[in-house]
Amino acid sequence: MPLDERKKRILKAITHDYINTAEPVGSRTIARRYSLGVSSATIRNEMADLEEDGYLEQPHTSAGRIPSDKGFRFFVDALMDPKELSTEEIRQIHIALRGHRQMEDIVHESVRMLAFLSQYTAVVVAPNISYGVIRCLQLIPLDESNVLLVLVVDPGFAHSRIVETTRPLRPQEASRINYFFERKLSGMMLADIGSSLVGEMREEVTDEALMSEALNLLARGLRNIKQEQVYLDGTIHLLNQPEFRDLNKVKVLLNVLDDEKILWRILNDALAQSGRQVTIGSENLHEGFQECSLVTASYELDGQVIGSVGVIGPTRMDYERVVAVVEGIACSLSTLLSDSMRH
Amino acid sequence: MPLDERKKRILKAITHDYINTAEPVGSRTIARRYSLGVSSATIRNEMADLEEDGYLEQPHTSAGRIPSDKGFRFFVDALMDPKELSTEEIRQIHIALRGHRQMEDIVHESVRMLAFLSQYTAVVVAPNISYGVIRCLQLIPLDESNVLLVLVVDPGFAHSRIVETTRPLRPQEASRINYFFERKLSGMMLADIGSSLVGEMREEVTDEALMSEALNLLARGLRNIKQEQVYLDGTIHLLNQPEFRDLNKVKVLLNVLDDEKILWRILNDALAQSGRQVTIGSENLHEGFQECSLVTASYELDGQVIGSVGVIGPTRMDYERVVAVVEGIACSLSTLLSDSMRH
DNA sequence: AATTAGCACTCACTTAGGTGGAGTGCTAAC
DNA sequence: GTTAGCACTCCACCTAAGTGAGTGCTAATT
Repeated sequence: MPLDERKKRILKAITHDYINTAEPVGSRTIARRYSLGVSSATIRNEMADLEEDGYLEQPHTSAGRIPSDKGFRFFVDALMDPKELSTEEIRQIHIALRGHRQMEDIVHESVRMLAFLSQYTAVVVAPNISYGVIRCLQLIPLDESNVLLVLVVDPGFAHSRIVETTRPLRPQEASRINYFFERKLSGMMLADIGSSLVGEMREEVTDEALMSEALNLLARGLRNIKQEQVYLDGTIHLLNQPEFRDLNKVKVLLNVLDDEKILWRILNDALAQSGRQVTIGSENLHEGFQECSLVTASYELDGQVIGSVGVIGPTRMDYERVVAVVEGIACSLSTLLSDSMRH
Repeated sequence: MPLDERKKRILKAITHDYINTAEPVGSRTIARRYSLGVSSATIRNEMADLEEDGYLEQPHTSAGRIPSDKGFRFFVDALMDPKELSTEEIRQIHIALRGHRQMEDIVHESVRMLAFLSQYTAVVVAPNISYGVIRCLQLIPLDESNVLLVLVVDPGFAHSRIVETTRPLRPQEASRINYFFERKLSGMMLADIGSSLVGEMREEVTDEALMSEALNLLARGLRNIKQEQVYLDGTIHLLNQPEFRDLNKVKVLLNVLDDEKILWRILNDALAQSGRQVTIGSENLHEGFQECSLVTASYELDGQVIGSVGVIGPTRMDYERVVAVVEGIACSLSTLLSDSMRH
């Protein structure tokens, strides 16, 4: 049965109060603090109903109620009014992000900003470099046994790796290869460099041994470039949450946050569909994450999802605020990236 | 008055016991666990003397004794026998570090290894890129308004930054500049590129406007390259220490560890002189660090200190082990870097 | 003179019992 | 359907007594 209007208002009030105080909420508190026009006894009856339906739970008899995961879910889906970011905050975000031209810096700044504005722990997954457009790909001979692989990918990636060679690469050879790379590869994506393209390149070139060596170097250099890096910031904010006064919980969580792979998986799970997404408590299947919530949003380039940003906090987090912040940052990232592509 | 032999043995026993148990040590415990050939009453008398001299302190009457900072200092300087790393561990370190050619990776691996082997929090300061030898410095035009600055510095740095130009840089111009850069700059240090050298370069070249733009780009690109980065790992290990069961202490410490600048300053303070160094508790002047100890060692290239590694733990840390680990990593880094230079 | 056994004393830590208060559920009146 | 009133529940906090590890001192022993 769907909740009637009054039950919704009571559930909303309880949720707000619990988010603010982190304490179980009693009927009298609601009656006093929120003017719902009914007495505490009435609220008490409604609360009993809400508990029966699974929206609330009681830590113990004679304590107040707290929203269950189901309660928070309903709050997020149907009750909350996301707070808009202030224009000042939006300005801050733009200023912070606009100052950088390289992806690492942009993402790093984003995650800092996200943690700062939300006051929770923030995560950002950088775009997968494989789906960016190659703008520059060169081999620069350093000495007899080393060359430098230089790679610029739009948007914003500039990487260079030292790669060992089996035989010296002479300058003329390098420039031949670079010219060839530019003709064949610029404008493509790294992901496109499959075996068919490699075969095609092999055929087209006269000096097959040289090209083979070059492709080998390319492959080895690319292997070392991190694909989808996860950036993390604001871990300390977790310690300020009363639910993490227990050191063991903190330890479990920090262990998860320290493991880039797990983090990446969690973020990706949450990003199966694009757009904003909220995962609440037990909805999260990851060990040690059941007492957390995760708010994520994806950012895009040319209508294509290329990465995601997220905030991790206790289930009791301030969803109205966090949703706004997460969406704000994701949106700023999208516009910033598409702007930087256009120029 | 210097300590007699028996007092030393008692102080050493107490320190060992306290390092292992984190509990105040009583006279009977010492008599039982360490066969010093005297009764607990004698030890009691000696302990009273040691307390009087400031080597021990008592949390409260009727508790056991714990070493004071002065006691730990004496232990570190005169009593302890640093444990050697096992050959297996040395092998592990070498394998872990040898696999990498770029400084970021080497340092990252070092700090991981250090945290893993010590089971405390580890810090490594990467070498200052300014004092490495320039092997390659190039400008690569990307489009009308961007060039890529590519910089390879020995040992192990390969950086590239996108820099905005005020006017397009044509390929021929770029290669003239690169040729010039190579002739003038390779083999030098970034730190050497002072105004005198810049002036010299200005004079030598025909197209002054071009060179001026190039130097401008160079300066702007270099400004964005991180100078001496601090790497951190094993923060979680702190939470396993009983002295950090208090969340507030943890928070204070994490705040310090989160601030790269503070960390860098602490590491550098400790590195005024080269070689291994131990800073114990109150010897450390930094806010919130008075309950910690820091073991550092520097690593070198061509007899020149270029960076440092360190371990942060409670004053009660296992100095005998940690000193060995820190020195082991520092030494491995030194040999690895000088090897990679020689080839 | 140094060492040791013995003993009274101290003080944190644990346990149990007692109290207050916030909150509930139920019932009867409105 | 709503509300006032009341008995009941249970946590959180406090206090008091008991426990035990450890000390300092003294007197006896080597």
